[in-house]
Amino acid sequence: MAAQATHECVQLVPIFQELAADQLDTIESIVQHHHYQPGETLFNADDPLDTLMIISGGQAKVYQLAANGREQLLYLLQTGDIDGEAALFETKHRTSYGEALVPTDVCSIRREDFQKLMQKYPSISINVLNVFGKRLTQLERQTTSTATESVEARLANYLTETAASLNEPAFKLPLKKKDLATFLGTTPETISRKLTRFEQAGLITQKPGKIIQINDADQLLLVE
Amino acid sequence: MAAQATHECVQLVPIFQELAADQLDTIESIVQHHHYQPGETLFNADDPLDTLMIISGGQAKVYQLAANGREQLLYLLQTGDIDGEAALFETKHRTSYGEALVPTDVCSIRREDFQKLMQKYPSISINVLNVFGKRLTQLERQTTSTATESVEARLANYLTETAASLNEPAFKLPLKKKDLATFLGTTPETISRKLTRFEQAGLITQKPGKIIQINDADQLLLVE
DNA sequence: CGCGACTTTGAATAGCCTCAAGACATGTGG
DNA sequence: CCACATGTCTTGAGGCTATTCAAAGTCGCG
Repeated sequence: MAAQATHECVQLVPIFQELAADQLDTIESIVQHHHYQPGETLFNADDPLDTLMIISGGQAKVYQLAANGREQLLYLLQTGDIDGEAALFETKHRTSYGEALVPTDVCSIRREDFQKLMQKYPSISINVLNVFGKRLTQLERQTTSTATESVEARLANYLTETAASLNEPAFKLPLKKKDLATFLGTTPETISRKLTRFEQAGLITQKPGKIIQINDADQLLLVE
Repeated sequence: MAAQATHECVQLVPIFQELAADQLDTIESIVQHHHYQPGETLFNADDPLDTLMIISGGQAKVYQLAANGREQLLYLLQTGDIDGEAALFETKHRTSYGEALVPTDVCSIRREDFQKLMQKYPSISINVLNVFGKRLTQLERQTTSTATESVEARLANYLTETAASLNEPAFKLPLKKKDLATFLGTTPETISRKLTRFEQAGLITQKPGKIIQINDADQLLLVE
């Protein structure tokens, strides 16, 4: 839609840090651009996994389906995030689903091309290792949290973390309650109830448009 | 304890695949050896993360503590597994605890040494990427499973998977029920009760010494 | 054999989910 | 610009699973 800047996606991505402009040109020339509408599918489980995806704009969710059909949100991809790295080297097919939440621009690099790039610019593989490491650490935390803490504690944590990462006490929930529920491993009804309780306790204030204002971050972190 | 073969740990590890014997010698010369008794600590959360650990023998558990103090088992390290990679490149401290379950041998490589190795032998970083990828995929599955499936389904899954990976319908649980419980995100009591139910339903048979025999793997997978 | 750790069993409770209905918002077509 | 349709959110009632606490039983090891 908008005119394409030369390095539109490539320069956004941490894994291509430290590369010179002309090297970015090379990379940009081999990527493919796609655009997705909200609700559109970026990929499905069992799809062949042969491309690395870069979110150059918008927002998408990555989720899995459990045996009983319930959805588990694993990641929320934002501008500059990448997906597909996890199995670029080994696994032959995807294990999760990707879906655009808002109008989203994606550029993708084919597996072989990416592997050539890694050989040519070794700093890329170090950067990819860093991305992996962060993701692992985050996922370990998420696993621990959903398995051992109450829904109330998880929600409280999510709110304070989101506020902290935005550096603002008031923010708009980036997800529908339904998606937030699958992220926290609960249901929309429970989220709704817990938020009401937080508000009654004076910990937060809810405003129209999914705006949440945190009034007492310290107390919120103490919720069990 | 036992006499040390030259490449005792190094040759066990997938990330050093494809290296020649003399290259393995080089690596072996820079690793440090440690031995741990059951219950001994390999590392704690908040420890500085500056070494890559290789399990050259034995078994260890890696777990996190939630805010409420409950334990979540993340990985069970077996001979040949590595730990510490997740943050070798960026994070400055550990986020999990490691503890030997049986007498365990570990060799470790200092961060700087390992980074030099990766520069010298680029195949190592590709191998590390593979290990990361597998771990991510496994952890994604675990997250989905604990968040969306019932304890019964998770336990049934665990049993069939363990049996499948050993290629035997009867096997000894590699963990105490207490640890298995934290792995599956539940309590020892619940595990006990569910196993009894499975047995009553004829799906498994329990024998002394934590031996479980699977009688009907198909039905077990259908448990909701 | 005896101690400590682990496991099993029981009873009561609590937290969360399900189902269902109504309120609200959002976006579409007339 | 309004009316309606669709999807999302809230609120309530009820039920169920899994946890908690407690105590007895079993295993393994010195």
